[in-house]
Amino acid sequence: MSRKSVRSSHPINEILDILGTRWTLRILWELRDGPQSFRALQARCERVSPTVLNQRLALLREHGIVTLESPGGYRLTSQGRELGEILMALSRWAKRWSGDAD
Amino acid sequence: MSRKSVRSSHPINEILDILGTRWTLRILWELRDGPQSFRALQARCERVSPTVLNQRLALLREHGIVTLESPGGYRLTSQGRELGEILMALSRWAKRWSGDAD
DNA sequence: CCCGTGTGCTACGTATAATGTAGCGATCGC
DNA sequence: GCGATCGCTACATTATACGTAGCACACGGG
Repeated sequence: MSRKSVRSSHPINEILDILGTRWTLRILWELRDGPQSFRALQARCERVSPTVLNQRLALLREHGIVTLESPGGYRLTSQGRELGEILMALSRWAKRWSGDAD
Repeated sequence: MSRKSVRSSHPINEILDILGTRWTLRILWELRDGPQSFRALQARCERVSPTVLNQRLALLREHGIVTLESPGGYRLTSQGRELGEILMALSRWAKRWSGDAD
């Protein structure tokens, strides 16, 4: 559950690899306001296929960012919630960025 | 140069789309400590093809996150640097995360 | 004048990853 | 038993990225 292969010397490279694949960031974002079922997540990420959704969730679970619990479904772990805070900062930035550049 | 199509109601969705494609996060990360030439960037992102690198840089330039200047090469704009700060927070988180989970 | 080196960038064939649709086994309420 | 939902998978199609080679341009000697 918590074992992972270290393919990069700096952890940032690993997390960049994980977050830099399609849908991963989006999934975390959708998970930010409470637990979601697989199918709810699928509905929120409008064009994601169940195959990739499952792949991403499996990866995020492997790395201890997300867990699956019998009632409620998928949810962020404490580490995942910290990551969610960073996404909130990203959201605030995006708002300013959108205002400036648009 | 600064015009962009709004395909999502919330800016976070757009930035999630942009950052959630392969290499984009990594490119921004490599740009964080100073301007880089196209080829230097290519060397730092070890397996990126020039095709995608150019696509990503073009997209980031379109959105005013990165600029290309005659001496020095590619560099972050002021908005890009703000985004870089968020990546630094991500890096700090990654360090803790790696320490806990590994 | 030509040559080597560096720049940003493109073409094109091949490999990989994501999509869309259908459906599985399990669980729950009726 | 029936229908609705759950997480998840199979498989054929399509989009995306890769890898290599090379273009056009600029600069700085010899």
